[in-house]
Amino acid sequence: MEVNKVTIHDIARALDINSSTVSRALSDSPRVAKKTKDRILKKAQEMGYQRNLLASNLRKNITNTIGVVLPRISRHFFSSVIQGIEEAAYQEGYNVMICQSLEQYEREKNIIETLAANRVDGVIVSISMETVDYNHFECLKSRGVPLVFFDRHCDIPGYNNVLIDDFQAGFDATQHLIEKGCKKIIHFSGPQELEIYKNRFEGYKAALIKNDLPFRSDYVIKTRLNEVDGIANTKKLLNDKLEFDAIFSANDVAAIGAIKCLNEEGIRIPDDISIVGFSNEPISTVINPTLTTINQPGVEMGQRATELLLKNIQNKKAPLKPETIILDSSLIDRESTGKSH
Amino acid sequence: MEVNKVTIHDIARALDINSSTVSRALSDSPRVAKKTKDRILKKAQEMGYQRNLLASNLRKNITNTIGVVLPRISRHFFSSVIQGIEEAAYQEGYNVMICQSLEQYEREKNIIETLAANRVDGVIVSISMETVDYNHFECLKSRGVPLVFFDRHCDIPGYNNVLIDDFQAGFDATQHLIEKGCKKIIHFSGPQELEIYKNRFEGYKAALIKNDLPFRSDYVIKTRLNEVDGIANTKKLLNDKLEFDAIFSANDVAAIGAIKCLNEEGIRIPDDISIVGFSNEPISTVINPTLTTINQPGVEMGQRATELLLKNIQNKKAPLKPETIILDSSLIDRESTGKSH
DNA sequence: AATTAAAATACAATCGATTGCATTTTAATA
DNA sequence: TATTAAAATGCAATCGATTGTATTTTAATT
Repeated sequence: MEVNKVTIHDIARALDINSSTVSRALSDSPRVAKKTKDRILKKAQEMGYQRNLLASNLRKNITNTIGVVLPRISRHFFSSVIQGIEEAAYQEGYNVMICQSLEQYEREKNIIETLAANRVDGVIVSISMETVDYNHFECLKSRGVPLVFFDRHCDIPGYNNVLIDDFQAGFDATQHLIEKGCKKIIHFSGPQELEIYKNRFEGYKAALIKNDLPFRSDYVIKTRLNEVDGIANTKKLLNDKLEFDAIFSANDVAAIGAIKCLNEEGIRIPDDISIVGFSNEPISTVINPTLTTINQPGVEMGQRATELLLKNIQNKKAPLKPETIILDSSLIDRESTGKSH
Repeated sequence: MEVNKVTIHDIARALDINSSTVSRALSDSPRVAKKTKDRILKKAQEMGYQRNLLASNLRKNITNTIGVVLPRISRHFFSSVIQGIEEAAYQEGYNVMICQSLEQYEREKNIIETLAANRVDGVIVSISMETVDYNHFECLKSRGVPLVFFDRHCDIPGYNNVLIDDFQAGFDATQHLIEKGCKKIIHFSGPQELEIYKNRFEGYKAALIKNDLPFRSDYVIKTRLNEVDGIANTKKLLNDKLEFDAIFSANDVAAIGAIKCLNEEGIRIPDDISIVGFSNEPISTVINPTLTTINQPGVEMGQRATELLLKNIQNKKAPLKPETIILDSSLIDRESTGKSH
């Protein structure tokens, strides 16, 4: 099998012209006569020419590619963010490289370095649960590669962010439970190194205090918020005979775990225990009972993050001031918090 | 803000040696003395050197990257395939570029061309529902870029495939319904241009025939198998007063739609109507009733596809014969086909 | 100390496309 | 037809790393 390796030089030779003219013709430069352009395009087609973007990007020092790093693509929230990113990026002629950290710091670090080495023009990130420092972003910063965080951002200033108000959302979720008559509200939280979990937790606390309910630290359970964590936490609560009438989980997955466990144990939701999740995963509309949760505008988040990133990419000479965009989130009231107690 | 742009030449100049030695030192070549290597590595670190993979890849004519093109990453089946691909690829030092066609032919075509232009070493594909020809893979074939299809493959010979036996799976699903006493089985099918849907359909047909049940073409409904399709199809069946006691859907999503619709209408599952889906999406364990479905070994499929691809990449000089690997699938019996009628 | 093989380093071409500047060709004007 | 500006094309350096070959240095041997 012979392998096709046609370059602009081959085309140039075939037409007995200079390769610079071929290059210009192929990028539709006005500096090439229409007639020549046609000849070149025709010959390129005929010879099966395929532009080598490695060479082009190397020379131009631009890849028209943005990197996306997030915990896992299978989470609906993240895949809807990706949708938003791709929409906004393709519209502007950018390609998107999607990478998942799988919640591992080491992987995240590797990915960032690979993206940097591949000279992406900018990067959009939602950090992993293991990430506690931000040194691995240095390789981007030092090369002036724009960076935008979404959702799982970092707390140090100097970065661009697209977020929701997690404090408010945590507050709303808890307030909702309180209004339904719940008084002993468990909170499933995530790693406190992540701002989002800290803020959701603070919102929870604030709502308790505002309603003159006691805050008890043994009501707060910090895990990685997997489904198995949700199940195990709930089981432990029941075994420990800790009295509670509600759970506010900082994500849907752990909330689903709780529901499965409670269903298993024959405990009625929401009659005995009410539950609120976070993120509005599709599964929350299907589980029995359906899950009250906080909706995050994933697609919009992706779009806004991309717009912000592209703005920074395009103003690279005169770096912009870091920006933080806060989007609206809202509580979706479903069966898991159905009736007042 | 000054931008870091250190090259091997800068390092070479700083140490008053030749850049070729720097290059060799950085890739740990035995041709450089240990002492020199140490000096170079130290200086590289100190100057914040970051290898430019564009240049490296251009020169080496290898990117150590494989492209993955599939309909959508949010489907659990596909994201588990990705997991398998990444595991197998990273193990061998390859990077993975994930791209979603969103079931659109045009996007698929663009993606393939971009991957080709970016000189990926190989590509793994599951085609979109709109794909009816394979000319857009020519740009890979002509350059000798290895290609492996999984799940949604193409019927023309000369390609590598990793599949399940869709005919058998379709047969099993239908046979299962028949054994549960169902006699009037609707089949939700997808575009017949895709082998998988054709084969699942043929399996369905074969099971009917084997059991002396009549095949009726008005029992077969061909759509894109979205959830809304599932709902609309089911509603139409009910409106048309077509008698049926089971549905075999060629994917879970449409089956979920059917369940939602039937639940809505107060029709009991599985008492009145039994349902079998396809792919074992996580949601199928959560819906009420839980959904009987065909499990596809996603992770393994990804691994095997990657192994096959890498084998082809590594034997590029002496092209291998196209290979088709068939993996086992199995029916998972859940509530939606619970009792015999 | 001379010889020689081996080890270390340097030189220079190369990957394929882009682009500023120089040169040639074309067409318009006097 | 000569002049000149504009249009088209050509030349050659460049992006940053790699690599085959040549040269120099080192160390081992006699």
